Amino acid sequence: MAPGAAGATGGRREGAVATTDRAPGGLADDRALLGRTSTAERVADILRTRIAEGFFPPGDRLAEDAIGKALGVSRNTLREAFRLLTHERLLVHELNRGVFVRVLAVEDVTDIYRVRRLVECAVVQGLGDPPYALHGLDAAVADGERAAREGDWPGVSTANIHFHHALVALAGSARTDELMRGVLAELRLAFHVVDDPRGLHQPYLVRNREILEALRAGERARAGALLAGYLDDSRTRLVEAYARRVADVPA
Amino acid sequence: MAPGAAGATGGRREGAVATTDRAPGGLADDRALLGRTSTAERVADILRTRIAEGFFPPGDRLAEDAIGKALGVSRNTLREAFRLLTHERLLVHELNRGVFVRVLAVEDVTDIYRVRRLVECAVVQGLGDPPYALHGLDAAVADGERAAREGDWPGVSTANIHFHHALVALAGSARTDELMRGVLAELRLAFHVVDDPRGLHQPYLVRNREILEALRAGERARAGALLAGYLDDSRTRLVEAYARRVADVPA
DNA sequence: GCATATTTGTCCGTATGTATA
DNA sequence: CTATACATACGGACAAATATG
Repeated sequence: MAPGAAGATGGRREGAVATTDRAPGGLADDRALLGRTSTAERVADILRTRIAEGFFPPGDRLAEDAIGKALGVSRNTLREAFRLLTHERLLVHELNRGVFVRVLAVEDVTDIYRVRRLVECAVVQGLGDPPYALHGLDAAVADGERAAREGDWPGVSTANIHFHHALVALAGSARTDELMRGVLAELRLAFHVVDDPRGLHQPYLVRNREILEALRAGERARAGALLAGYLDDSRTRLVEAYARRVADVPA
Repeated sequence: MAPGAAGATGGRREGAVATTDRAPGGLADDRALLGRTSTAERVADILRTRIAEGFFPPGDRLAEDAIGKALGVSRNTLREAFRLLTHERLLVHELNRGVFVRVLAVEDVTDIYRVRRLVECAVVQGLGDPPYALHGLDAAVADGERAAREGDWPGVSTANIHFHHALVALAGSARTDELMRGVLAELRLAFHVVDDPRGLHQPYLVRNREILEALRAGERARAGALLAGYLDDSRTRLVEAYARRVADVPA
């Protein structure tokens, strides 16, 4: 049995999920804070991170019992976490078979770029008058360049994703933000299948910087054109590499 | 007691959820078909419909016991359905208080229109060369006009939503489709609070037709301009009416 | 303010169908 | 075809929070 599983014939149990345990019904130290996290959300956070970093690669099955015992949570709680991630399209649920880390089809990759092209370009075109709040974009470009100097290619990938998320944030729409957060998280699944972070991301460091500088100069149209070119090139490259690799992945 | 609630000490029970009962463990007639649905998903479908048609208005609390008995499903299953709808932003979950039909804040309404403006206009602008596949738009306009003749204002609302969903479908992106399906479902929540379907929808019947005809003539730019004007007017009108009413709704 | 009833939160045990070795 | 493993779903139990008198 998992730690903490003994002695409770019902009611609450202290979870072994996180070191800073804040079980929703336990001793709530920080109840007043916004965003109280449920056990399921914390479990989802853990799994989301594992998936994003490739610890659970696409195609892997996540067994309820094994993970539930490993994290010390009940099946109900774990299934709740699975549902959160399924809704984020990181897991797929097959009835009576369990949940699996999503394996994107090639059409998923093309659809992701269709959304990016539509939304990211629309955001740039819909910007008002300069100057723009480019803090997030600035930081993402700097992070990416620093990671590249250190040879940290997964870090470059993360920074790249941050750049485009920060770009979308310029629209100031919470729903659009959330959409793109999900879409970019899905994109990571494709990166893990291809598994060539340097080849995938290094070419785009300079292009991100060019887009940033165009925006800083207030040249919306040029930024939009650069972005469109970026996305088309990125899509072409990724789809080609992905189509070669995706056949090897099980499930 | 609900029908079917008696006599089962465990295991499966034939649900009273749907007339065409396809309990996952029951006699599966159409097993081969894609998209086998779990009990929770079917329950969610029912509740989603009830919310969309205003049977459960915004602010209403959905009691576990009452609904669970009424639908003949266990609490666990019902809670699973609640979670699905919570992720669709139709319900909100308050710890130890239960789930409620979402009451949109005014900022939610403005954000919904921000997304619509961004996405719908980008779709029109991103259309290729005419002619376009306008079947869905055609049907929606016809449905709306027919419903208006019959004085069926909720029907006009539904047709209106179908029109804009069909418009987005022209982009051919599954993810964009799903985003807008969710956003338009949220918008319905606002309509139910204002509760003046005629005033809200009647003025836009002709404008939908104008947009359709512009697209049929292949005049993308004009269609885009009409759409932008439509959305700005609709937002202004709805936000004004909504701000007056939202204070009256409990929770 | 306090005691009580109701409701939710969490977990367990179990029966049964489905998929796979 | 059988056996095994697992997911689905139900009912029950009790703690904790909220609502009610």
